[in-house]
Amino acid sequence: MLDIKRIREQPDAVRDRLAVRGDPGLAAAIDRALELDEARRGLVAEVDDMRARRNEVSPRVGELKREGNEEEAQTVIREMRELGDALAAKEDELAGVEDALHTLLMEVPNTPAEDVPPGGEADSPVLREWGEPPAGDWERRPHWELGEALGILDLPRGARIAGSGFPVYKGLGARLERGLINFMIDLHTDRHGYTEVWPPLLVNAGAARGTGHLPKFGDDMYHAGEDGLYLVPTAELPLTNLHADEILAPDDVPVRYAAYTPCFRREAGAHGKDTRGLLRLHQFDKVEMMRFERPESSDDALEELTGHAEAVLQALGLRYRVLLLAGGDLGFGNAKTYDLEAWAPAVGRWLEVSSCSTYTDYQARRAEIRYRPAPGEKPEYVHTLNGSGLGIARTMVAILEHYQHPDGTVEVPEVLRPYVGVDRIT
RNA sequence: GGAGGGGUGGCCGAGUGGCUUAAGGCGGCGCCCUGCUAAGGCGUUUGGACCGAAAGGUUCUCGAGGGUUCGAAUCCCUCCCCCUCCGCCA
Repeated sequence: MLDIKRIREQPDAVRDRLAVRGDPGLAAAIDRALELDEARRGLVAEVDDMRARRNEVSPRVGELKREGNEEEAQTVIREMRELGDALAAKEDELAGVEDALHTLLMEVPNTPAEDVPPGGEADSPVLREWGEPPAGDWERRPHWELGEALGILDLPRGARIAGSGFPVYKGLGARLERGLINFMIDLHTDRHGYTEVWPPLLVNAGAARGTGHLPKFGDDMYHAGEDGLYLVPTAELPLTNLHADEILAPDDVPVRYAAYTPCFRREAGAHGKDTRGLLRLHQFDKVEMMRFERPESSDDALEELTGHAEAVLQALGLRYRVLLLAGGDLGFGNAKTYDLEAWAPAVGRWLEVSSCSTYTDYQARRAEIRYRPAPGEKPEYVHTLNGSGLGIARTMVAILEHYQHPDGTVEVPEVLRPYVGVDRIT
């Protein structure tokens, strides 16, 4: 969440940055937050004064009783009882205001970074492109057709078991999925300096609030209601909360984690176009990178993190482009996001295979993740960053469509061959 | 799932209603003493909120949340977590 002190001290700057998101309601939310904050501070002063009075006078009762002065003790008790009633009323009032302010702030998104342009999808600039479309002007088969023909993908049976959006990989398809996961994890841990983590796949509501998935986006997650748990839509939830309510020692920052997890997304209402094959799923695999950084190094860390995701695409030899997301497309907690899109030549589309973002201190404030800059100094909030490295399903799509041959076979990218065990899927 | 025992500061640990602004110890930091070191002495050491230019002041924080009381680490209720045993189980 946003820092109320920052809203108080620079309300116009906060409003201006939020305006980039294109939601006119946000300016009003800031105004409301300022009102609530002012009311809160007034009430805090009153409540503290009354508590100070009680702390000063109440111990007197004990002294009077020890002295045997029961009558005087009763007088003080009566006075304190009145004060206590008045205090309780003020405390309730204060709790109500604090609650309202907190609820409001939990629903205000992060402020976009200075270089994030306003507008929607069409306004997200393409920063760079890498690779070439595959050679040959024959007609490529879309991955779902090819996958079925090769016996490596079985969508109808997945639908029968769970529903549409729950794919079944078989034979070399399953092996390719597993190979991609292992290749990516190995690259990030061996070459990019991330520590591998194998986290829980269900998280509680507190963890979901910490990342910003609750309260606003509960409907996008699968919910195990009886136990109050949510199936992770991304490893971001468990990884970010790994250090919730902690103060990291000076030497412990930065922290880098990489994790493979399945991801579960309901995304109600997302049916319709662009959902064929593996393009949009309820369950897919992803390797995620996560970083806890000092504020002064978080900008550089975002560039580096994005480079680590690009390294996967380059190693796989897949054509891709990098977009800077415009304000209207930016995720709720994000200050800045680069999307990596791989080219899928058969469906003729760029597919988002990675989203690399900085949350600045937004998640850290919600999840209470701090660090001590130097021994003896006051704790500060870390900056959290995460990025896919990569989403496996759409990477699979790009591979099947990019590396297919006219005879219906698929060449295995060289770096994956040790993992898959064959050069070609036939 | 059942039974029992626990959760106190960076760590250990005392504390069953006021004299606790949480004893004592360990560790950390600072200073003193000592030609070095050891030992010793003194002080300091959770995090947040509010007021203040600052110095400083007030307040909250003993797993979490409610309650009782003039007053709660302490009494009551609910929940969470840890340990032991039993049951079930890959």
